[in-house]
Amino acid sequence: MDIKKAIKEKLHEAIEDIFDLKVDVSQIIIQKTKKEFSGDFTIVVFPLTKLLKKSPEELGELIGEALLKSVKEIKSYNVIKGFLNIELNNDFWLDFFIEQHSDVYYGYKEPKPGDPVVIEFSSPNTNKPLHLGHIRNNLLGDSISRIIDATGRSIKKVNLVNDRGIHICKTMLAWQKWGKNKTPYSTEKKGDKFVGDFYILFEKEYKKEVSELIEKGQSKDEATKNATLILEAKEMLKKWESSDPETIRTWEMMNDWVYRGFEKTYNKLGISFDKTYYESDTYLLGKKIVEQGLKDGVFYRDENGSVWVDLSGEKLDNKLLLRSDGTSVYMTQDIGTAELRYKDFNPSELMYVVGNEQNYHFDVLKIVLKKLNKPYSKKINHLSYGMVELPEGKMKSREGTVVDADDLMQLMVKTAEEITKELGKIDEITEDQKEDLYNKVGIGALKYFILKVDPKKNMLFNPKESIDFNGNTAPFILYTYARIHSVLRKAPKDMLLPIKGKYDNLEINSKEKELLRMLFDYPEVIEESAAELNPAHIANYTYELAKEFNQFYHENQILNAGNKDIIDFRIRLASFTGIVIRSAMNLLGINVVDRM
RNA sequence: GGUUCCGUAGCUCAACUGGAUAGAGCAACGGCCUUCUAAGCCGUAGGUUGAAGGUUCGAGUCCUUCCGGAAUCACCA
Repeated sequence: MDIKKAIKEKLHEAIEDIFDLKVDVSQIIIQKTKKEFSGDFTIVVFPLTKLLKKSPEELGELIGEALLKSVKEIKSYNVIKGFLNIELNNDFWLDFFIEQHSDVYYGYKEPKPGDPVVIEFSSPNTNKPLHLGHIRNNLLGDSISRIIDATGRSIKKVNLVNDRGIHICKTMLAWQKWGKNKTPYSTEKKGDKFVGDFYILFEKEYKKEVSELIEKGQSKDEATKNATLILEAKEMLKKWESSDPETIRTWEMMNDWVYRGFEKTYNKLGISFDKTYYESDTYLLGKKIVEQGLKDGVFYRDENGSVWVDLSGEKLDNKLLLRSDGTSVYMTQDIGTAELRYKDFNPSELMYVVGNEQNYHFDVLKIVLKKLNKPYSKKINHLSYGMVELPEGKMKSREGTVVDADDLMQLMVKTAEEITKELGKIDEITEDQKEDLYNKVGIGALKYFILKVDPKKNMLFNPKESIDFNGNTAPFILYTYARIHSVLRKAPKDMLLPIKGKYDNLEINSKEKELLRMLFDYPEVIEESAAELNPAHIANYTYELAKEFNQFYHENQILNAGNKDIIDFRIRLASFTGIVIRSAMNLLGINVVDRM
């Protein structure tokens, strides 16, 4: 089945025969032939010309002739400049088709035994609702998990909730001061939104107080430190760290509100985790490890009592690990959670889906763990992704320029509903099924919009322009899938059963072969996406596949094609395409629909 | 200022990791529904890949310099 490998081997032999010379096969590139040329695969012969001292054309001819004789699947070849285009015969494509066309796991590898990849994503703060930036994080984490899983490695999805710290105390304080007796239930507000509003309120009041102090003659630095609000928040953090019952009670209650809100958002997005960690449970472990490192002389203590790591040997600055008051910082916590995760899962890899603004943080984390001689220091892998920007620039929670996750999802579903109703094609299904359809189309459109972009690049979202439902979008792909199923519903039943025998004298036409060629590529696309941690390859591939099918569909009759073999073949080809579309969409976390 | 990343059609994104004439969608314009779903298909127009050098058979991709943008360099997370 691996025709590329076979061609490479034969090519190797041919060169040995003709030139009496061994050539490193790895430098031979076999790629897909571009559409404007005839052929299926192309061998670039330029790299060989120097070695073999022949012109590209001459060499192409020689190799082409040799391969034509030695590889039975090759039907013909042609040489254009230094490119040797190889066309495979009808039987090769038919055999491939017959073998694979009904396998719903086509492209997926058998699960391999081995230690899991632990992949952390989402990682919300409990003081504000999720926004579009979090959506990108969640979708990337979820999709990458699915893709890695498809390559046969086991995965564990973990969430790390940032549920402690000064920012949490700010919201608690604001609620105690100005929100007495109000709850998400009494106000019928989603819990995370309810709590987030108090964070914003705190920042507003704090800002006001600071500017009042500045008017009274304090410097800006003094004012930000001396404002009673921030002092009270710090006081509350101390109380929290000393487990003051009243503070803990409020903290637990407000966090619970937030979690109920998050759960709704996760459900709507279709995101789940194998395990959720809470920083309130893990930050002390990090502290312990740092203190041990201090004893072992890996870190040093500053005069004021703070603990640091010296990274000058790595051409970096010194990095703080414990504050002078003994409390822990972000890095301390990540040291603890890495240790905990290692003990929990014995992972082959510790992956972190975190924005590229934290590249430096993860560089340092790796080095610190290495200095501590942790066996997992080499297993840390930061999947760094770019920011979602608005036309005005970066989203800022405090400035209210964020695109709220729930609002955006709701808008997408509503748009899906409006378009569906306008087209009026789905009258015969129940209300529940319609709701389900709007959800799948709307949320699918959003997911695709995010995932089709290369993760490492920043991307732009313009709230004034709605996300498209035409062109390179999920609705386009889902529509293609629905069309396929519309045909399959009308197909003769025996043509949906397992295939018996082969076709007699079935010649595949050019559109059919284009489709087969694309379907043939699918396993490689999964491999590539997994290797590069890039779901965008899956997205763009699926779009090309759907486009190819639509062209095929437009130019060829399926159910009314004259010959029975052709009808059977085309129905199965449509079904095969449908299987791959559903499979690929699943890797993006997008659900398909049978009609729309 | 140091470090890292990014500049591709009016806009949003591709380009199989150095390969053929840089491709799609949106927006604009024109054509195709008495035939399996027109959320579709076909066509027109749109480019000195930020700029200049260099490396080689061959550069959007690699190297150097410059221009423009972003991130980061916290006793924030």
